Amino acid sequence: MTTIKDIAKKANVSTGTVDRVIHNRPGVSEKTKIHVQKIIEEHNFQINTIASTLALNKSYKIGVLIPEARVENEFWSEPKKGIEKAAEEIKNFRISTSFFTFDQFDSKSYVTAFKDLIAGDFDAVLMAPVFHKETSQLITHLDKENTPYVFINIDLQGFNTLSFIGQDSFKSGHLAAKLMSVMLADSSEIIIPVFRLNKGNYSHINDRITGFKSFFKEKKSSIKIKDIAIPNFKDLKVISSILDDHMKGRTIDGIFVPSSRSFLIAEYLETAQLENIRLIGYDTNEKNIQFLKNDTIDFLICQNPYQQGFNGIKLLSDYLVMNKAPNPNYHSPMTIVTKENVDAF
Amino acid sequence: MTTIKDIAKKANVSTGTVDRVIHNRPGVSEKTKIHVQKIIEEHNFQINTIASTLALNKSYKIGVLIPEARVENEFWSEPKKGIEKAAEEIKNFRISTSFFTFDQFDSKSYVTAFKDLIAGDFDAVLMAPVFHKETSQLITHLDKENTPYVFINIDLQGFNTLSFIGQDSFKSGHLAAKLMSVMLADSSEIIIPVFRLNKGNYSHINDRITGFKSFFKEKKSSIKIKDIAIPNFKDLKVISSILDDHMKGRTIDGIFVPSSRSFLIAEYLETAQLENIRLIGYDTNEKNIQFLKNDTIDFLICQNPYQQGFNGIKLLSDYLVMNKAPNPNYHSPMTIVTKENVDAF
DNA sequence: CTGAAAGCGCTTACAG
DNA sequence: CTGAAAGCGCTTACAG
Repeated sequence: MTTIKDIAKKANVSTGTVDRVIHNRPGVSEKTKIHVQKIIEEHNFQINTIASTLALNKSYKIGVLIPEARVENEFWSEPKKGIEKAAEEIKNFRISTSFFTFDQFDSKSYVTAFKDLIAGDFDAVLMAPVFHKETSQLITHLDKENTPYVFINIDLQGFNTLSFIGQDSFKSGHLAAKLMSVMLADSSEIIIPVFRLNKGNYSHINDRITGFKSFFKEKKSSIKIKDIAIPNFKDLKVISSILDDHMKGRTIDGIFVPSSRSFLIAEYLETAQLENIRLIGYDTNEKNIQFLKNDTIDFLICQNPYQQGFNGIKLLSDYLVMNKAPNPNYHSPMTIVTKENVDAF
Repeated sequence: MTTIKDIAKKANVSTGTVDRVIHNRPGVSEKTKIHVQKIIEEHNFQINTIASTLALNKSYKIGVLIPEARVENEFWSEPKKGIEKAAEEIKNFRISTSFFTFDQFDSKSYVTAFKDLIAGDFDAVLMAPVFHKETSQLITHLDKENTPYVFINIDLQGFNTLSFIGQDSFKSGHLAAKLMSVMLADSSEIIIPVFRLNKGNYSHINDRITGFKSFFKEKKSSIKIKDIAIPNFKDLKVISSILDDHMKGRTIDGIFVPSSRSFLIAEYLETAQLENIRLIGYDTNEKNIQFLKNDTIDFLICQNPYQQGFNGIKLLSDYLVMNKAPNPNYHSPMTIVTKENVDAF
């Protein structure tokens, strides 16, 4: 193993000078610099990051802004776990991670959490930009301080993001359509229940729907698809009556739920004793998995939220500690989950 | 950040003594030991692995025994890449990785490579135990030296493996069957082409077939399934004539290929201009992907071989450096790959 | 049984 | 512009 000391000896300089050359620090004559660089290349020397971290004795703070995991939507507990796992792995690099959470259906709580984060003066930020307008306003504070930020899960355009980690929603809709198509005859009818909360935000729901429909359009399929707006997802009676209206006197063969709440539809189907209807949804939350296991839900498309959190922190750590520039985006795999493989995830 | 120095000061001992207590090294009086342990707990002190690694100045050697990636079977290039990536990440922990590769269809080359590895006196081994009998014989050398070894991809039973990383083959067959079942009517006929090389080894192929069939048995499905033995996979004419015999005068609706060579069947189907036959195979090699993209193959089940290699090395590194005991097995996810999500992997 | 001191490989404030 | 020396947090051979 070649060390800085070896290089220094070969180059007839001190280790301090070698260090200055490696990191392009000022105070080295051009002549020495070139000479040392040559020796470094000849020996294919690579710095020992571990020793470097220890000696630098620098600490970094990462701020994390994500929705709190709630009973109605446990989705966000996964990125949280991934973030915590990554934080644990990198803590010896003197990187600390602080969470700022908010209610994902309350833009005010987002603003409050975001402001707290800004006040914390972090070296980097990992965030889910759930509210568009509020993000535009507050993110200027990060831009001003040149604080790097990575978007997770939600891909808002037009910001100076260091990177985006999440699914391509359009393509995932396409994928759902493929799965639906292999299960249905060409004369079938499909409905798409859309829960209308958070209008204006959550554009990925729309992208999923567009992707879903475009699949059938491209295939010139004669399958009929219809959106059904549902005003909320708390009142099961409302959901039932709306769906009843649409199912009566018609044969619906498939249902595509472009959100994580396919379990609500599954519940409806079981209560109404409607069988032989194919159901595809998103995300492996506990309730969805339950209906996947009893065959009411056929497929779930998983966004690998744990990995999104984990990779987000790792990426920022590499950026801070090793100055490694990330790609502008990392598309999470679109994992197809069904009864038969759900336990292996 | 609490350091060993802080603890030493509070406990009125030297840092050397604290170190001895932390690592349970001999030469500390029971009284001091208990006292120091109490202070450590009170301060929730955790050792800085980075500083520890640096000071220990120990180096580790991991030996890797896997098949070479060949044109006919590029599968093994993926674990290799994963291993190399992990090796790169941990090299600053003074862990070096050496490859020993063999021809996966030639047991003699396996023996030669394995013997070379044994002679190398490694601190840990990551290996694909492709040949059962030969493994039984040679692994005794590792057992004798108490060298920990992890099996990757192939789950041989009855060995002192530290851990196994790979897919549950039976379950993956089950999954393939589920996918096939949603695509076919209950009156369909399915064939399973089995390439007969390496008989006696590669029991996972059989497990996949058993898993596949058991799905339909459990469902009491009336779908007919038939195995077709194919003596080799090099002579396309032989393959064609055997398949011709089985396809003539019959309507085959689905083909399940329990190996990575579904592309050979896809090639046959295209040449014979047989359409509307559903085809499911394993592994995302280049040729399989090509036929997935042009819709001849419907689904591929992916074993995530890159992750298998990556995780194998990471696991051994954690074991060697941090003394972290792994689980006895890590089942790789059974990823369903189709035209619509193949590019996001 | 215990501590002082040197060392792992790199970094930096200081002196010249 | 350059080097000697102290230091990051932990480990260990040595002395007592």
